[in-house]
Amino acid sequence: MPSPHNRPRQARQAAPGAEIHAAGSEGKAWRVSEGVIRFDHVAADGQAAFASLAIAGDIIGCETLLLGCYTFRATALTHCRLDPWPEGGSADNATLLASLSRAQQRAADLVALRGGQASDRVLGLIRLLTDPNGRVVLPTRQDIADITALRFETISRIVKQLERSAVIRPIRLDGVHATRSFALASPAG
Amino acid sequence: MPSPHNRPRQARQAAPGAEIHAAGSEGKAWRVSEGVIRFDHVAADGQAAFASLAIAGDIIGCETLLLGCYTFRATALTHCRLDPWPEGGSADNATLLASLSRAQQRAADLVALRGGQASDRVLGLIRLLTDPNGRVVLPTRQDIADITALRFETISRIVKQLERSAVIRPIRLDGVHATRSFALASPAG
DNA sequence: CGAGCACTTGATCTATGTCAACGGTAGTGG
DNA sequence: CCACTACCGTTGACATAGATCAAGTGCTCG
Repeated sequence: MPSPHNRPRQARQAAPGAEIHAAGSEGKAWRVSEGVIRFDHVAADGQAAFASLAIAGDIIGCETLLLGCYTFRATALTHCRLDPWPEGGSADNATLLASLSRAQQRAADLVALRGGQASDRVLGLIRLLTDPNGRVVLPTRQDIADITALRFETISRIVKQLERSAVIRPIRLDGVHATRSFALASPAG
Repeated sequence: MPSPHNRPRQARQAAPGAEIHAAGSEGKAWRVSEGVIRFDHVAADGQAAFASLAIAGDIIGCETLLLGCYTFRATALTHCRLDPWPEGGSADNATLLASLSRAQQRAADLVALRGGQASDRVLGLIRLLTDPNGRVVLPTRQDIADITALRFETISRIVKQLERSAVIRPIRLDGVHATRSFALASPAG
């Protein structure tokens, strides 16, 4: 077994639907290098409410550096890859500031996904999740519904409508449900 | 005149409705010691969209430490007092982490204010803004509407209803509109 | 005294929620 | 291979919370 001090912690993978960490559990911070993660606030009575979202590039679990344990439950919405963070040593000031700016930007994005016309919200989320090549792997209809504060039937209707109006085009990706991988027609708004 | 190095920068005040800083303008970071601040994302065409909220205790404008200028427009919703931040010298690691945790918590709060029953959202915001003595100074109906993604007529009806059902009780505070200062009946619902 | 703004309230409309039925696919076990 | 179950997604019919439109009040400021 290699000695711990000269080898970084292993990267982690998570399958869609898998819990990455529980609320209140101990652990470290990670950088999301691939996939989409949902955070839920878990109340004392066990009720879970959607709280936030992390996508590729985001840092998750920063609060463990301060508190030692995670504030929210984290669940993988698509296949995820996580790298230990910070890479070796401790986080420097500039990196933390960058995380903070990014977190505020993400919060504003989330807020925008929960107001206005239903179809705009869903499209907003799709844009947020689309990679630079114009491809998206969507979460389940139910997860999209939780994020946008709509109902899964409404999401289903809207996604189908976007498909029919050729805003998105279904594509076939290995290992993903056929109803969840799309190419986005209009690259930018 | 005292020398600058042994005196902090002056605290700032802002009246309700006043712009604290414009999006993209240069400036520093502040700690909100009193009041409520609204952030708006300002698009290229001048369209403003509600983005986030800061209340007493929050740090605003952290991103200036990294970018030099503000990302969002900030507007005072109630009378605000701001202290320069960090107090003397530069921000340390632990303080930044605390800001980050707080920002994430605030984001989750905001998300919660934009989903579910209209009356619960308004009550949620009222609770968020209530001070430890059970008093609130509310923003205008229109600002509450922007925050909760509802319409001001709906807010008006809900606030009146909360008043009629004695969940909140109007109180008279100097220098505040009579329709905006309340005492909250149930301290922790 | 008039203008402007914030708020209230009523009447009506509609986007989305709700309920219900059904289809496809993956997994499991015979 | 089939039978069975468990999800997830789709679609229709209908209900309703909240939006929209409209009118009017009261306050503050000049």
